[in-house]
Amino acid sequence: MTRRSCRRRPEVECRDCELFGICQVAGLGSIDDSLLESVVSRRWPVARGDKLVTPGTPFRGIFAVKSGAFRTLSRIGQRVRVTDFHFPGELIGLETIESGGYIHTVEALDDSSICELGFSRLHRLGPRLVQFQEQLIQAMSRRMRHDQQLCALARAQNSEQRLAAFLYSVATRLNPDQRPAAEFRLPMLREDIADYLGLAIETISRLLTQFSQRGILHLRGRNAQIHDFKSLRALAGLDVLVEPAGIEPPAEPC
Amino acid sequence: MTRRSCRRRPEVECRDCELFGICQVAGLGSIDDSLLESVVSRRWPVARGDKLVTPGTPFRGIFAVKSGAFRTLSRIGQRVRVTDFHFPGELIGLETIESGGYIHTVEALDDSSICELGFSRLHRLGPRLVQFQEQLIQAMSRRMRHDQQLCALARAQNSEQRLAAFLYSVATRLNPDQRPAAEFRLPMLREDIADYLGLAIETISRLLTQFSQRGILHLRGRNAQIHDFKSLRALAGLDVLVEPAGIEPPAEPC
DNA sequence: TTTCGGCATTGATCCGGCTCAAGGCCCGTA
DNA sequence: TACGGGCCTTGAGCCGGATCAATGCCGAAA
Repeated sequence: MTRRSCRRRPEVECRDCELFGICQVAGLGSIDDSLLESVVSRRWPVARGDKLVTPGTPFRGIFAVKSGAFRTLSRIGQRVRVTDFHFPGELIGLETIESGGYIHTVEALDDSSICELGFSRLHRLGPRLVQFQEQLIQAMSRRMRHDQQLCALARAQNSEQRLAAFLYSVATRLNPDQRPAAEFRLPMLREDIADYLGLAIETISRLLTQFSQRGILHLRGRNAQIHDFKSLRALAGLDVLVEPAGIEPPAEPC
Repeated sequence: MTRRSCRRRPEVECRDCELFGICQVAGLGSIDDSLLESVVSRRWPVARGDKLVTPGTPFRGIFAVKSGAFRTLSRIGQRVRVTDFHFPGELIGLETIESGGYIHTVEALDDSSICELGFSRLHRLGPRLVQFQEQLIQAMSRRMRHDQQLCALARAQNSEQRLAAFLYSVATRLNPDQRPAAEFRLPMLREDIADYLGLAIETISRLLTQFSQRGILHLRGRNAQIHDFKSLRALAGLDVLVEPAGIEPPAEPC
């Protein structure tokens, strides 16, 4: 075979996709399927290595990952770095709605498939536009909270905590039921992880063997098995005790 | 005087506030001012040290900073850290719209004032709701892009670049015209900066004196003067050359 | 004025993670 | 079966930034 095999990957169910609420508004599953079709382009394949958008690509709409995985590459100063990953069910392009054009590259890590929600066709929703916007606002808000958590973790912690948090996050996001999967396949290179976390690739490698020796997880190539969720959560600093949330007596307002 | 002085700080103009588009929709400046008043609570004072929200505060609406400054404290693992700052014109609470309750603390760094946009009263906007939501989506998208850039910088760079990027960002955000101010007052402690950037307070201090010696900027207490914007931008890795954006020939889709 | 407490600076030392360098593994190809 | 290349792992040494400790500065209160 001169080309790599193009095995089909399982696609995320519509109900596990962040576009679901949006699709519902547009008539998914109802008699009104034609309306949905006119707004959402469904299940479009993207080959591994293909770029979904590059700097300068005009904004036409947002994407939802149906299967596979993507990475976002951004220019930070003089270097290009991995700044994000996108897994099935997640939306791509939310940060570009306002500006009108992409400033980064989004590239498929595997053979993948996506849906596209065209913003120029939104007027076809007519009176349902309000509900659509509501759903979009919810999705954006959820995403902002998630990004903030990841960002804080990446910024704050040492290499061990960062990697543990990353692995826990990926295990969760790769699983349709939103609980961390015990076994999954890492779609990205060690280099991507290192770049994303701001660590050296050697550090990633050493930590992984160390985690393995401690019986927390096992990586054989890209296949990951998590053996001890509790320890992984603890390492990642995710086991949060209830905070008393000490409220001091407020000073008098001016 | 037994209490600290309560000098009035200049408030950001409505047209420089992220709520502006939203307020316009709600009738700002039109005959319809009563509609605006029924949705937006205007110019509410918050004393230095007061907490706007704490973990558990239910979501009622978003806030816009009119004057002063705020910091967000989040529990990351076992520690509480500074995860965000909010300056005049910026919105607070976008990441909480979806979840219904705050998980962090937002605290005034100075005597400040805010507007609140109550979400329970939005129905009063009637047919203008679509435009309101459009404005909100734009604001959220803008904010996501901004957050992603800050996050990437914080994650990726060494201490010098991080601090330079931070100072450049603050200088820009504290200036109503969105260009970096040559002279401004840092409203937060060195400790807050260190915490936010994931660095030690001593490192911040050393870098600041170093920047000063190099003639890039001068800090006397909290008063900052930037002398060399070009160098600061360069240090921060913000001088981006145009990227050829090499698009490889895409592999055949499956 | 002195004292005090909070914040900032500066110095000395140590360690986590980067860099450089050398293998090792696995898969695709001949 | 052997070869080659991409990717990953492991080791040795070094350096940036953390930590510990001491001092300096400044505004508030007595």
